[in-house]
Amino acid sequence: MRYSEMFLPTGREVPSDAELISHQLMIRAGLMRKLTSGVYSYLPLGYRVIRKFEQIVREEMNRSGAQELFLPMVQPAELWQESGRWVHYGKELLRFRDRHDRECCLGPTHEEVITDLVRNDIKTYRQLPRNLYQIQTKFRDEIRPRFGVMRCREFGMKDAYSFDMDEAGAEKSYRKMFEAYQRIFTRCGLRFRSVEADSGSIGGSFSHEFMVMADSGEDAVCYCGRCDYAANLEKAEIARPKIEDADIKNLPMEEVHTPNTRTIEEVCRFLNVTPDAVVKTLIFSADGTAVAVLIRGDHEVNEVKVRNFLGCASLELADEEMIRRVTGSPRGFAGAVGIRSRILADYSLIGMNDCVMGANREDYHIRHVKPGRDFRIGDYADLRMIRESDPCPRCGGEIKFARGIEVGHVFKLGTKYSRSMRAVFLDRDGKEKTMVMGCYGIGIGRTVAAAIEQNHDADGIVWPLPLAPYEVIITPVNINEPALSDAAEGLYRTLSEMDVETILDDRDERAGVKFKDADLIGIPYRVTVGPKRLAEGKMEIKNRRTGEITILPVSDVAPFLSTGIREAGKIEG
RNA sequence: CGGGGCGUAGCGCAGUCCGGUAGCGCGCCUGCUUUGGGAGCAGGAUGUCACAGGUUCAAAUCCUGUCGCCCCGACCA
Repeated sequence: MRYSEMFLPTGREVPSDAELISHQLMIRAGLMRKLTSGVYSYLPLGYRVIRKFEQIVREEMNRSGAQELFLPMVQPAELWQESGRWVHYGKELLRFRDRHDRECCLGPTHEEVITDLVRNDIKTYRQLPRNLYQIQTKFRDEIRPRFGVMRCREFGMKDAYSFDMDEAGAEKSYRKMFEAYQRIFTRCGLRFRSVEADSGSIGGSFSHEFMVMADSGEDAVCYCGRCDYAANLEKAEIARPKIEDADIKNLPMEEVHTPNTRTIEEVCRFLNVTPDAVVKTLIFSADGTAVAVLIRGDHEVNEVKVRNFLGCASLELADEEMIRRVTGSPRGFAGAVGIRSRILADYSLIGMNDCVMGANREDYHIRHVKPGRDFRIGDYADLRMIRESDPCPRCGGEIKFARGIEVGHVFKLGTKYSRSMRAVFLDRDGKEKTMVMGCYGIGIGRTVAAAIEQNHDADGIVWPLPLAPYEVIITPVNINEPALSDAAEGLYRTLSEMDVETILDDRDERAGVKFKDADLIGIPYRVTVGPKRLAEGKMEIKNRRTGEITILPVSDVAPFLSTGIREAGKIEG
C-alpha cells in the first residue's frame, strides 16, 4: 500500500484521556478512535492487526477440530429467561424492546443461543462431540469502561462451546482448547501464563485463565518458583495449616477500653500486640443473610472464596444497619463473642487461643479470647488471600506475584445450561442424557492491546511479526529524487509480487518524519532508500525490534526480507 | 451508583480567582527554500468557549441546572 493513499492519521501528542501506554499508542499510531465511552472504531491499520490475530485464532481453532459459525448479536429475552440469566445477569446485559414491544438484549455472551441451536439439531450420541465457535462482537454495558479497548463495552471475542456426552468427553474437549490456546498465544509471540481461575458456583478446578504478563495488568496472579502451579490471586489456595501445639494459654477474657482504635494498626499499638494476634470479624451479607467471617489481623479476606464456600449468589460487606443488628455496635468493633450470626473462620485461626477481638461494644476490645471456649465457630475453611510469604499449595515452594491481562478463559460448564435449557440426546441404549458443556473465550481487541503493552519502546509499537499490520515499510529518503523514488518503487513491486505485505512511504515528507511514523506504527522491517547507499547499489534494512542494520545490494533485499519473514513464521507456526 | 477532576480550533493546552477585542504550540492550506531522525521563512483558514437558563450595559469567566469525558472503589474476554 502507498502511504500517500492510506487513511492512517498518526499523532505526536499523547491523547489526554489515555492512561495506558497501549491505549495511547493505539490512538497515536492511528489504529483506532473512540466513538463514545467504551466503544471504538478500528481504522484500517488497526483492523489489519485484528484480522491477523483472528486468522491465527481461526487456524488453531480449526486445527483443534472446532467449527466456525456465526450467531446473532440481538437475542430474545425468552432464552435468557429459560437459563435464568435474564434476572441474574446484572446491568451489564443491555436490554431493550423492539417495535412490537418484545424484550431483547444485546449478546454479552452466547451460551443461550448456542444451547438453543444445539438442542434443536443434535439429538443423538452419533452427533457428539461437537465444538462450535464464532468471532463476534459482544456488548457488555460495563460499569466503568477504561483503558481503551482493554475494558470496553463493545468488543470482539472468539467464543467456543463444546458439547460432549459425558464428563470424560468434556474433559478431553477442555484439554484440546487449553492446548489450542497455548498455541495461539505462543504463535503471537506473547509472554503469557495459564493460571487456575475461579470457576464460580459451578465448582471444580476446571477453569484456566490465559494471562499476558504486564505490570499494567488488572489481574494479580501468583506462581510457584519451583513447580508449575500458577493461579489467579483470588483462586490461589492455601493449605490447611498443621496444628502446632504451642503454649496453650488459658487466660480469662478481659474487656478493655480502646478509644479511637478502629484499625488493626491502632489496636495493635494500643494493646501492644502484633497483628497476627488479632482476629478481624467481618460481617457480610450473603444473599441478605448476615455471616461473620473471622480472619487473622495480618490477613486479607478473599471474597471469592467466601462466596464459593457459602454457595451464595451475592456477597457484600454488610451495611451499618445489619452490623448493628448482629453486633449491637457500630462498624469497627465487631467480634465473635456473643454475635448473632453464623460464624466462619479461616484456617489460620486453628490453634489460636489468646487473641484480641472487637467486643461488639463501641470503643471496646476483648483480649485473651479463646475460640471454642468463648464462642463457637461454625466452619473452618480457606477464606483468605494468599500472600507472598505463603508456601506453594502444591509443592511448598516459594510463591511469586505478578500482574497480567486476562486475554483468554477456558471453562468447564458442566450441565449448567444444558440442564436448564434441556439440551439432551439419546445415548447408545436409547436413554436420554444431558449434554456436558464447556465454553472458551478469547478477547480479540484486548489481546492486541496486551501485545502492545508487552511490545513497545520510547518510539512506539514494536509489533511481533505475526501480528504486524504490514511486514515491511520502504522509506525513500527524498521522493523528489527520481533515482531514489524509482528504486523504492521497484522494490515495492518486487515485494508485492512475493506477497510480502509492504507499505511504500511515498509521501513528500522529510526523512525524519517518515522514520518517526515508521517507528510509531511498529513495522518490523524498514528499508531505507537513500542517496549514499544507492550510489553504491545498496539499501539499508533496519530491524524495528533490535535496531540491527543490514546493508545489502538492491537485488538481495527482497529475497532477504521474504525468507526472513517466512523463517520467523515457521518458528512461530 | 459513591468520591475526585476536566470540558476553549483536528490534537495538546493557557485564559476562568479578579466579567470588557478568544489566545499559544503542533497539525492543516498557499508559496519559496530545504531534504538520513518530527525543517526554515512568508502568508492563510479554522471556535455554538459542552448545553440550557439566569445575573449584568457586557459572561469562556459569576450563579443554577443538564450532558459528556477521565481517574479511584462494587466485574470480566
